[in-house]
Amino acid sequence: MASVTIYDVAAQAGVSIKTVSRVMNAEPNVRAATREKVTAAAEALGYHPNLSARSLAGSKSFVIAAFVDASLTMDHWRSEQGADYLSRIQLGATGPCRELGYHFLLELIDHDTPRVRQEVGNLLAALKPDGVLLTPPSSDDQTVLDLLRKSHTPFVRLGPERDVGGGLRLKMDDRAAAAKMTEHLIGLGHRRIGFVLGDARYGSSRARQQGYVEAMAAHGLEVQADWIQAGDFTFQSGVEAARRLLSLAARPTAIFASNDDMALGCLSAIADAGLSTPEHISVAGFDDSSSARFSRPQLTTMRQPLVEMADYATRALIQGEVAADCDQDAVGHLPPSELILRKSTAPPAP
Amino acid sequence: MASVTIYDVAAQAGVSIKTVSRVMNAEPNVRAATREKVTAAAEALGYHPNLSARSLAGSKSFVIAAFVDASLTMDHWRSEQGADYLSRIQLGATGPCRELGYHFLLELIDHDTPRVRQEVGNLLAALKPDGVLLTPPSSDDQTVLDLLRKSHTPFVRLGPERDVGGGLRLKMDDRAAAAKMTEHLIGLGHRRIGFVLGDARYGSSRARQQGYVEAMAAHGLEVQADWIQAGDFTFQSGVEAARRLLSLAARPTAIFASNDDMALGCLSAIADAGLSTPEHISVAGFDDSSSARFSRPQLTTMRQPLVEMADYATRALIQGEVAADCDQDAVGHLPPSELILRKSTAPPAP
DNA sequence: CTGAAAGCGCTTACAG
DNA sequence: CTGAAAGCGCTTACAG
Repeated sequence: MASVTIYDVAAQAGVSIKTVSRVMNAEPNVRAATREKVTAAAEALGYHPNLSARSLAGSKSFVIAAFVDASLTMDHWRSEQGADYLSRIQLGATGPCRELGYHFLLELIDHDTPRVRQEVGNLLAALKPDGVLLTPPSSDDQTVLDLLRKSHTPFVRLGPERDVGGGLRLKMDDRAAAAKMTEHLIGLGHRRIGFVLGDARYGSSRARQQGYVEAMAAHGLEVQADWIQAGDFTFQSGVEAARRLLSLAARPTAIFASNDDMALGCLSAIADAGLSTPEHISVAGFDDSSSARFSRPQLTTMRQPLVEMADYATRALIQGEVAADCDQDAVGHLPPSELILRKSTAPPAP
Repeated sequence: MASVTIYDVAAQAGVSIKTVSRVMNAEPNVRAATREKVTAAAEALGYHPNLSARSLAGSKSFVIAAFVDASLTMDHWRSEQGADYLSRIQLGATGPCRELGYHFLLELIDHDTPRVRQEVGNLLAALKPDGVLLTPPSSDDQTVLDLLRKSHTPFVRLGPERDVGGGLRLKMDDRAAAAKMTEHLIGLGHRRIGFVLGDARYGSSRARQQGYVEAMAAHGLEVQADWIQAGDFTFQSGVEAARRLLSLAARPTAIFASNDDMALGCLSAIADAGLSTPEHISVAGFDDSSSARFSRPQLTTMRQPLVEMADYATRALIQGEVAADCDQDAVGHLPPSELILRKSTAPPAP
């Protein structure tokens, strides 16, 4: 059977298609009696508006798209590791979409290839999404940002590295989160706490260091210069930073690494030195990457409110709160990062 | 700037919009020179066809949708467990979609609620997908199957329980897979191999048992009646079946459970009995659920070719190989299930 | 090999 | 409060 259209409903209800349209879109200026007639006709006929027609005629597509990196995502899916980030974004975005009658479309983008421009240009023109969610590294891809602005598509950048480039930027409060973790260690009784810096090119590295320093100061604890060791977010840099920390005359009783990979490196260096975690030395990470749950010991770490971020972003996009030429930060609306207590932190040995 | 349309390209190339349409769709009957003029104009203008217009005017929507259970999926995403299945489906479906210019849409369905009919009816009418991928339990939901047939939407049922209901059915070869696992155990030197049945209401339970029995017979091994113990796919039923097996006069040296949950139950019962796996007794599971990787010891199990299944199904759908009124099985085209060797199986103690 | 006309199923902008 | 007309950007079916 051919599909039921707005004409069928109009005929059945004895009104014009415009009135049916009004009722279906819950627009005002329809008498209650008319509204009921139309609703009944639509129900009886099993009418559901065609999305393509709505999109083509109107100004909304009822589509929210998320751009994610193709090779990264496929690797995660294939290896069944690291897919947590995306799962949480999907969870956060799907909720508001279903609730508000939108469709959520996950699109894989080939960053760093010549075809990004073609690919993204095509997506934007073909889909005309009402809003786009950008995840790293899309959040900082200049080509993508340009295309988004040129097509006047509202967009939200999740965890952007750079503050330029426009869009609504949703980023965790690294400083507050690092302070919270530092306070956890202090609360456990640690006084000599080492810190492993992240890659200096990232703003989040500095923010995390700042949080550590401020929390220490807030508790009247002096930070010695050699407690802060350079790192670059890799496992190996964590190993090396930990070795330097372990060789200090007054060895720290705890190490706070700016991300989980480096924390895992610390764990490894500590074991190599014949010490154990958390008995001899506590280790804390940052990110709650999936490896953090399966290390030995399991890693105490900080977790971003990703579901809430995606939920907030999607709602803002759907409700038209993100102007196409928007250029601002939004952190205040988000819950703080969560301290995930696991086995790698404990009170210092007496 | 307003978007570039087919009219802009036609004007620039000095042809009619019909010719532009032909070129964009790679249709025949266009002179090479004309084709080039159009391509050049499209390129220069940055033209990308609008999906809604294509879908509305034509017979294809360029959308492939997958239906998954809403609460199940959201639980998996939230808990970050059990999401592997969906990740692999997404991986398998996304590949062909991107390759062939389609969009893959994941839609969450509220099975077992009164709103399924409304929800699915709306999805089908609004999206008019060119094909739908059904995952369990959608694969066996009568309401969904009815709606799909009524709307003449081609669909593939992944891992269906029942063979009635139409569609193209893609199911692993449980019998062959169980035989393969049994042969792995025999190859290790086991002769007394216990088997834990799954829920008898599922066809796969019988098929797995059959595979086990046949493999034993093929190697001249007699199966004693009390080696086969009932179970219902739950952890607890695995515990109980293992207890019965352990109390046998001539205890089996290996247990093959029809799914991972029951295998995990066996592991637990074996440990409770003061025995260890695989030293005293080997345990094999089935499914490669995510828990199988994190148990102690890690579980040897069988893994379905899910990525390949989704890839095959999506291609079949896109290439129009699945008629709307299709009603058939497709197993022959799939690679066999994979034996995942981990730590729970080893040669029997001498 | 190419094109003019009609129409897909809606919303927009306007009139009453 | 309701409706007639136009048009969104394409493909279909047909003509030449």
